[in-house]
Amino acid sequence: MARAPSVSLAMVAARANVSIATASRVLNGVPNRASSETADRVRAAAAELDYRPAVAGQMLRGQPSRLVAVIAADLANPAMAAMAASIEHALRDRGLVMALGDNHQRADLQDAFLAEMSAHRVRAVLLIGAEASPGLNRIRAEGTPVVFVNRPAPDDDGAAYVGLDNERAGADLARHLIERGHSRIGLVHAMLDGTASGLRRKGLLRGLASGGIPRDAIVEAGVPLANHLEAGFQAMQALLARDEPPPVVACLTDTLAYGAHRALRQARDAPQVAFYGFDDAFLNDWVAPWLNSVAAPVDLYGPAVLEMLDRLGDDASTDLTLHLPHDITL
Amino acid sequence: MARAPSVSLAMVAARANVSIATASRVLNGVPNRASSETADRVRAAAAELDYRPAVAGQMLRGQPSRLVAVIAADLANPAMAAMAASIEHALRDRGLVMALGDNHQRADLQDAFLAEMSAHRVRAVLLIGAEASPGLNRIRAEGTPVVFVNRPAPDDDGAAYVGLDNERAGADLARHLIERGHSRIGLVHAMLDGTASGLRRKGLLRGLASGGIPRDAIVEAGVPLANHLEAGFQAMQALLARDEPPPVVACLTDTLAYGAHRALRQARDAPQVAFYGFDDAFLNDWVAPWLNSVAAPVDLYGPAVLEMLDRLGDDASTDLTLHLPHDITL
DNA sequence: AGCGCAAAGGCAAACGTTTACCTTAGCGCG
DNA sequence: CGCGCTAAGGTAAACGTTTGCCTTTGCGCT
Repeated sequence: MARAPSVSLAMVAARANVSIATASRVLNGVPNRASSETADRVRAAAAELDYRPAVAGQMLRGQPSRLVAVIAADLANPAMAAMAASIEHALRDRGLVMALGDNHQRADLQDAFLAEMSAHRVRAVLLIGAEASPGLNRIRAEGTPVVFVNRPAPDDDGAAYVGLDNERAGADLARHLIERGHSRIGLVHAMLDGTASGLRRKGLLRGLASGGIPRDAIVEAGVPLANHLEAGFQAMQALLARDEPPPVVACLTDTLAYGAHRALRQARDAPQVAFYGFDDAFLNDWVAPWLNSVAAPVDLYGPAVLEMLDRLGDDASTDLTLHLPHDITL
Repeated sequence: MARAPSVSLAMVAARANVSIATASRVLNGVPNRASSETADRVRAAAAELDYRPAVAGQMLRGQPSRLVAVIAADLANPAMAAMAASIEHALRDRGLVMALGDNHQRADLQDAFLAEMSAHRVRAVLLIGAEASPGLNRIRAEGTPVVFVNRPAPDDDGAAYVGLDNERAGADLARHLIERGHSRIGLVHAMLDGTASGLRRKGLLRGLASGGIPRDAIVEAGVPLANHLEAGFQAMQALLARDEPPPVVACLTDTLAYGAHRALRQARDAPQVAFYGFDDAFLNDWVAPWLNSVAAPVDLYGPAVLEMLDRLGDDASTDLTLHLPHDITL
C-alpha cells in the first residue's frame, strides 16, 4: 500500500535543467522570466512527469486553497442536494472544489466540520440551511467569506444571503391563492425559529390579510419537529381532524408537503386538497405532481452564489443580499 | 477582508515558554517527553489561543490527510445522496472529512475532481456510481485506497466493492414475483453497460427462468439514456403501447421507476401495475408508496465502507467484496 | 565514585511551493 | 566607452509541522 511518491517541482526542474524557481515561474505563467525554449522544456518535463502541484506547499505559502466548504442541513432532502449539485457545478467552472458536509441540523456536527475546513484554509464557506453555532461565528470572525444559501443567517447582521425573497414569496403565494378563489386556507409548518420559514409565513399572512382573507379563515397547524416529513404528517392529521378541513394547504417547505400528503392518503374518505410548498426539487415533477411549489430554478443557485462570492471579494460593494426570482410551478 | 493570521504552533510554544518541538509532542500525546506541569502549560496555551494545527504543515510532513473524496454519479438522485450522507456520518465518527463531488456521469468531470483530490493527498476515494476514466486508473495506480460503492468497478480487477449483491438481488426479486403469482413481467432498464444494472438483469432473468417463467412472458423495454427518469418514462410508454401491458414492472433502478410511474399516470385508461425497483431511498415511503424496492438499509453503507477501508489498510485480508444484505421493502 | 538509564527538553532538518532579491549578459544610446 | 535597462536565471528565505538526534539533569545501583 506504499503510496507512490508523487512528483515534486524539484523533479520537474531537474528534468528540465533549470532551478526550481524558474520551473515555478514558468508553470505559473510569470512573464519575462524564461526564454521560450526554457519554458517549453519546463512544460514538457511537467507534462511527461504528470506534475501536479502539491497543495500543501501552496497553502503553506499562504495561497488560498481551491477548496470551498459547503454545508447542507440535510443531504437527504432532494432540494438541498440539488442546490449543492448546482453550486458544485458553478464552483468547478471556476476551478474550485466543493467539500460538502451535512450538519444533520446539529450545531456540534456543523462546528466539527467547520473546524476541519478552517484548518484546510478553505476559500469560502457556504451554508445551505445554517445552524447558529459558535464555530460559525468564529469562522466569520476569521474573515473567511461566508454565504448563507436558501436560509438567511440566524443572526442577521449583514451576512451574505443568496436565495428566495422569502417574505415576498409568501406574499406572492397568498396572491396566487386568492386569485384562484380560495377563501379557507390551511397552513402547515414545523419550527418557525428557522429564519426562512418565519419570513415565508409572515409574507403569506400579510398577503392573505391584505387580500381580504379574515384571520380565522386561516387554519394553522405547526408541529415543532426537526424532521419535516413527520412534522408535515402530524400537522396534516391535525388539520384533517377538524370538522371541515381546508381545501388548500400551504406548507412552508416541500418536505412538509410530502408528509402532509401522506397523511391525506392514509385518511379515510379524504377530501380533495390542493398542496402548495416551497423549494421545488426537480424530482417533484416525477414523484409529487400533486405539489405546487414556490421556488427559484435550481440551476440559478450556483451562479448566484459565485456572484455573491465575487461581491464579497470586492468588499466595496455592499449589497450582500441576492434574491433569486421565484415562480409558482405546477 | 484581511484573513486573520491564524495561530501557529510557534505562538503556542512561545506562550507556554517551551520549544516548538515540546509543544508539538505534548499536543500529539507523545509520552515521557514533558513533565505534567509543562504539558498542562502547553495545553492551556493551546486552548487559550484556540490553536488548531494547520493541515498544510502536517501534509507536508507526509501525514495522511483527513480528507476522503467521495464522488456521486448524481447528487440529485436521493438514493445516492442518502448513501453519501450515511458515509459522511461514518467518516466523521473516525475523524475523517468527506469532500463530495458530482461526476454528472461524465468521465472528464470525474477526472478533474480526482486530480484536485489527489493534489490534496486524500486518504481514500469512494465512488458511488463510478465512471471509467483515465484519472481513476491513475489514482488507483498511485496506491490511494479506492472503494466502489453501489456500482462495481467498471473493469473488475480485484477492486474493492461495497453494495448490493446485484445478481442475487435480481434473483431474489424473481423469486418474490413468482411467489406472488406473477407470470407476465415487464422489465425496464436504461443502459446496461453500467455494471450494476447488467448484473441485476442477469440475476432477475436467471431467477425467472429457473422459476419456470418462459422467456416470452418477460417483456423488456430499455431506453439507453443517462437520465433514468426520462428513460423509465419512455420505456414504460413502450410497454403500455403493447396489446396487453404486463401487470408488474421491474425497474433496475428506482429512478427508472419514477419515470415509468409517470408514464402510467399520464396514460389514458391505465391498467393497474405493480412497480418494483432497486436502491430504496427513504423518501420512497413518503412520495412513492406505490414502489416496492430491493435495497439494503441505507445506514449500512457508511459503516460498511469504513470496514472496507480497514481491510484495504490491513492489506493482508483479500476479500474486497462486501455485500450488504438486501430486502424487498414495500 | 562511577556507570547506566530515563525523563525532560531543545535544535534543526525536511516536506514543496512561491517570491523577494541578486547576478549576469546583452543591447541601445548618449 | 560607460550608463542604464531588460531579459533570463539563480539563491535562499519563509510558511507550519513533525521527528531524529542531541544535551542536561537526576536517580538508582554496584
